Amino acid sequence: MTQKDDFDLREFLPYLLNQAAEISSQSFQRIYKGRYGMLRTEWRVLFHLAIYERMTAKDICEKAIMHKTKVSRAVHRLEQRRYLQRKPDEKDRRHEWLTLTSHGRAVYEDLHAHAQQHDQVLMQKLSTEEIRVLRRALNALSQP
Amino acid sequence: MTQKDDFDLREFLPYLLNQAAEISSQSFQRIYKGRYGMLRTEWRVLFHLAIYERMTAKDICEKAIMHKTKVSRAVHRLEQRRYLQRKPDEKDRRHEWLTLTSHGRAVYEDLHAHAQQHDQVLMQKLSTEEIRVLRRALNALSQP
DNA sequence: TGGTAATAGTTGAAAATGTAACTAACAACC
DNA sequence: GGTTGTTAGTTACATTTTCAACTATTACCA
Repeated sequence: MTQKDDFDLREFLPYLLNQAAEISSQSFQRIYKGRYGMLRTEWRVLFHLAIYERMTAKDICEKAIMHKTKVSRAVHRLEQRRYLQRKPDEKDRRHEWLTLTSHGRAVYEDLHAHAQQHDQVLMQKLSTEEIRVLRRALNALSQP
Repeated sequence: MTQKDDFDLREFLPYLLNQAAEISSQSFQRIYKGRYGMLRTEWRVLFHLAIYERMTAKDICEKAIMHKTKVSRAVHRLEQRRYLQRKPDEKDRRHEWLTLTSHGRAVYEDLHAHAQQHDQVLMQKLSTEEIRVLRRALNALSQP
């Protein structure tokens, strides 16, 4: 099993990004899955609602770049667990405003603390300068 | 929908990595899915075999950080399409050595060219220095 | 040598995701 | 005012992935 081709997978960005995303997600997954039995789609929705406070499913789709069916199902499950509430818009009843319940917010607070901690660990592998550039680069690549 | 919390998702590495990985993968997906009806797991296995030439499924699991059932199924489908061959190890018949057929290699060559091109497009969003740091950082984060 | 443990890989059922078709509400235009 | 088009969100079905149990083979060790 020795490398032959001149093409190095470790140079191919989609591959590299996936690899890094996969590994860094796995350790965080243990936290939200272990503590609350949540899925990746669910903590993403939860975090968005915590940060933006009041969004429609559509807003979340756009911000989080998630398909509307994913969001719909995540919202449904978060609602079942009483992490969030829906309120139809008075003026346009196609829209539903989503907000976290105090219970949902408490869950967020807890996961948020773990997320920060998790990020610290990841960042220990990098220098301050690298982190700065990495964030900038990832944000640039995230613009479709 | 205004940001409230001091915590910014765009600073949280697992989130950022996922976002960037997702978006950069989607455009590449159109290529391998459109041209060969392949899945992400499949091109990953194909590329590994092209580059390392001769691996067991186990090797691929480790290099690509994929679960063995994913690899098993990807190998199965690649075999069905005659992209690869299996040969049981003479000494230890639990192992199977996997190699690409010439057909599989041709598919790789084609996808490889597109991958390079795709990478070029992605990299246009970044400076040379950013690319260098990004690769280094991603490789560092990929070490579990 | 025989019995237990470990390893490579597969399979089946359950869970999650993607795709497309659907409902409900509104908009726009004649 | 009624028809047509759009938009937000859900649902049904097909495809993938995950998880756990399984087979087959080798390793270990009394």
